[in-house]
Amino acid sequence: MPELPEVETVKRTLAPRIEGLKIKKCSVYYEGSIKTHSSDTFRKEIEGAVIKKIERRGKFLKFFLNTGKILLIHLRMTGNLILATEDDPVTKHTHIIFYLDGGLQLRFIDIRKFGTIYLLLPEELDRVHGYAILGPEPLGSDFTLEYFKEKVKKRDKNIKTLLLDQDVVAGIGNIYADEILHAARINPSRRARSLNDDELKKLYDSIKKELTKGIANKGTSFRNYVDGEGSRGNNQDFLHVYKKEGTNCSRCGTTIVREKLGGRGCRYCPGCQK
DNA sequence: GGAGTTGTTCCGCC
DNA sequence: AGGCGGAACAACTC
Repeated sequence: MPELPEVETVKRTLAPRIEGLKIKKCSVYYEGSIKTHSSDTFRKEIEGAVIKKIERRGKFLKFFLNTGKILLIHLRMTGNLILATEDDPVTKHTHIIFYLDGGLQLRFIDIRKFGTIYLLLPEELDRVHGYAILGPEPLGSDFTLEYFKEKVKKRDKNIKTLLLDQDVVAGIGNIYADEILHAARINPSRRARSLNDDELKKLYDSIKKELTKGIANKGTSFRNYVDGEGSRGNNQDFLHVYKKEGTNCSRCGTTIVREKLGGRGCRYCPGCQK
């Protein structure tokens, strides 16, 4: 489940290896991943382009090409971007291979085929709904406590589901939402509007803290996630609630529970998250 | 082998 | 009008 820390780690592992390299050739094995072009027109447009720079926005990766276009990629649940060489066997679920200078390959691998790829001009980015609605970067200067308070106080849904709304703040997914709420000692079912200023401050700080920790630990690897080098992250060893149901809370000793909230799994401590 | 897994979008409802 | 909640998608694991 690549969320902000995982996507940031992919960016950090890919950038020094492939910025400045040319895409000499491109093979598409599953056309459905590409949302803006047929595989033929996609190949024609991208072959010969040089990858100038890679950036992350929310859970999106942006590859700036010297053609003026941007390759926009969202990994959704099981997408991976992994560097390889021709000696590495092509694994199942490999949908696109970008052949780069020096025999290097960038492979887009996605078990569940939910990942999406767009090739767009900068001014066309907002045609992608999920990109256009993105709220501020949680680790950027636009994400202020004032903004967060204002946004949350207007909403009536449970705070866990609100943290997953990409228009409130970009990049939080199910794992970090649960961890953030535990760190802030807030019950996931609390109505957003019901949080007081102290709780909102604690929540705001916890968003930054947990995401920063996730990046420092190179992301959370439970099932499919690996970085651009194919390496697993370490953050799964430092979680307090996610996938911890049935164990004792590290803070108060109460048994961590798992419930369904907003249609997905939600883990929390009924002892210290009020 | 049916349920569980989740990021996003869509749709009906209030 | 617009937010909320739930369904749908997909393919694999357990």
